[in-house]
Amino acid sequence: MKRTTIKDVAKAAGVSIAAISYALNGKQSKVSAETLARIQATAASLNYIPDFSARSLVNKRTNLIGIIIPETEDHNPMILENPFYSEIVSAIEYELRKHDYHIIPTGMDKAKQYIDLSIQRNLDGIIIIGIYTDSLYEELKELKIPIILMDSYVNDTYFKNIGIDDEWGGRLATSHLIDNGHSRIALVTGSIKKDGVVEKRFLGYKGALEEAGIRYNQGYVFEHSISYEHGVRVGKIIADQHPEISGIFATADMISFGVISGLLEEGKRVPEDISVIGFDDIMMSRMFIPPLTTIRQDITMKGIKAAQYLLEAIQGDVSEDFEKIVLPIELMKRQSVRRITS
Amino acid sequence: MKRTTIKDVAKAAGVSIAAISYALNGKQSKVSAETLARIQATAASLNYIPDFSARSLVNKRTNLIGIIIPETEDHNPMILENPFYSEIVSAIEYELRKHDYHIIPTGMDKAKQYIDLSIQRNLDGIIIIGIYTDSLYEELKELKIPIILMDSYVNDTYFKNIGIDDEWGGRLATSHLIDNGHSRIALVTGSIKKDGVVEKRFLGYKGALEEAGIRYNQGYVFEHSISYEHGVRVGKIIADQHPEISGIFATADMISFGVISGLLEEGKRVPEDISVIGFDDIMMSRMFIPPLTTIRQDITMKGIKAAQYLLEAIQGDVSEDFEKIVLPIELMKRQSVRRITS
DNA sequence: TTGTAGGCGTTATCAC
DNA sequence: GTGATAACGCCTACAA
Repeated sequence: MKRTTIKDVAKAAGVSIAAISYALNGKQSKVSAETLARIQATAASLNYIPDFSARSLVNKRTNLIGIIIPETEDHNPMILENPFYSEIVSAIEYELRKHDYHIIPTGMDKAKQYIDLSIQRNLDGIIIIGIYTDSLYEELKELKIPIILMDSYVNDTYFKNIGIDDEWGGRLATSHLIDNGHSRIALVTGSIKKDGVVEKRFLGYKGALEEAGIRYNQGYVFEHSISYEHGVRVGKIIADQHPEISGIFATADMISFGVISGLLEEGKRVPEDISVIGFDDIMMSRMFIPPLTTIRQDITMKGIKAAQYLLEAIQGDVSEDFEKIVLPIELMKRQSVRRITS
Repeated sequence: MKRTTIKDVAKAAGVSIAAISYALNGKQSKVSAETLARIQATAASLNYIPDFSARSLVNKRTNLIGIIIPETEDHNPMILENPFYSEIVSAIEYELRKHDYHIIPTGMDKAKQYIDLSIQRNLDGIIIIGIYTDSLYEELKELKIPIILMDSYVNDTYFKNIGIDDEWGGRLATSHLIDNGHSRIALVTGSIKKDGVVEKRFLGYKGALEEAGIRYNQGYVFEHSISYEHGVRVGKIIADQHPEISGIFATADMISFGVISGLLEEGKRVPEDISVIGFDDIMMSRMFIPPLTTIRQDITMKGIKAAQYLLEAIQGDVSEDFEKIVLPIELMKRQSVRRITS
């Protein structure tokens, strides 16, 4: 079964291929109402579907958007195992699909590989989640296509930016613990990288402590990876070696789950014995037992906004200047934090 | 910055474009070793990256694979919110990327829309998760490209098939409850559709009961959607109105989480008061508290196998005959089921 | 308003 | 071995 081409439609409708192209691409001022109707009818009856490859060859637009997702810090190449990313990708896909764009999500082993993909496939735009090596950004700029950075504090006017106030979130979380009577507060976190969200959350943690007059204790910072396993490990350590710690701020909900499990394995209960607060409010967080107290960011909204922002940039509706969209966050009080009297 | 084309390379290397194409596409028998080397060198130095659009125009291959993901039964268009799907998509992406293919994952509002996508983008193959209307399969066959059905019992020799023995899984789960002394066993499930995995799991449930001489009680079947919320609802109902029920088989882990929470809200504890067994063994299941006893399928392996199988089909390495790959499953005994003496 | 024709970047078929 | 050249399907000046 050969595909129906524009030629077939032209022949069937008894007009030139140019007319078909005009009619079907909104340039209807160039076609009489009558032929327009006829063309639409025959196109439909022949079930004509344009070939994007051919189209992109001439006008360089593919309606394809790339999404770069970090391979997690433990070198896990399964890009969507982190539910935070799946939620975002889901939202982006949903929004983009409505506008007749499609996504190519991919993890990144080597930066080069991704640059290549972008050129090969003539991507119309890219959404990048997380932070990478500096050189990647330089190469990305060479692409000359709209790019959105999500959850990154890389500051370059070439890129559009979308995120939340992570430092403020870190403060909110820590303060909530403090407000509930806690003063020995551990931080369990993924690796603190320059320009990353984790760094800011960490800063928020320190800021809140300082504000409350609590001395920052480096021994209370457990930095490794954003993973359940790291949480479990630290949960056990705290249960076994730090009876004085009464509150834990985990910089991602996934870590919180691990911490709570690790604690439990050593006989400590949350929130009865120790309070835990997370960050992100992924879907599982409200389903967890106990439902997790956390800093909520509207992950779906973030994805949708990113998609819209990118679309605007592609269509040139947006200035070339640096802009950063900052979405609101919110403290979700659930059941993993308990008030104590010290 | 104009892109480097094959012409540029030809000029720089002082050969024809045909030579470039030969050299770079493995048809090296047609090029002398010397020119081959020169071509490779200049291509690299010019950073030449072929344009897939142009390529696909002539040879109809795009190295693009579509993945169709069900929008969940509660009309949630966020295709990856179900962690089961994210795990699969992740695995597929990972495997395909290794072979220089990319994925376009998408939910499906209307079948037509997806068929169009496939034609527009000249997809090389499609992986379809779940089941859909009969008419979709007919249209899909028209596409004449390799298609893999995952988690479907649609029986058509056109499609390759990959899945598990869901009925057996349902039996395993139910029997495990029975073996632990339970006899009043509820089934909490997504909608039981023809040719779907849920139907088979349901059959397994009935089969196990029958085998054990336990009368099947329709009032114990709570059918709605594969969602946390459905689980919560039913958990409460069982806690409040069915004190006699001691064991629950939920046909998906997501449902189990809900059931356990619902139960807890009404003061019933798992596994002390009621035992719960799930199905799938998504990542969260071992992180849940209590760690969920469930029927494990290797979701990642499933995705990888699907990708490999599809690649084989695309490369014609596989017979045209109907084949079904059935992956193993396993009972994971964790902590949500307790032995009782009745 | 409509049609002709050139070109987008590749690959593949021929001659040479 | 190597190189023109004709497709592939579409868009878009430019002509008619």
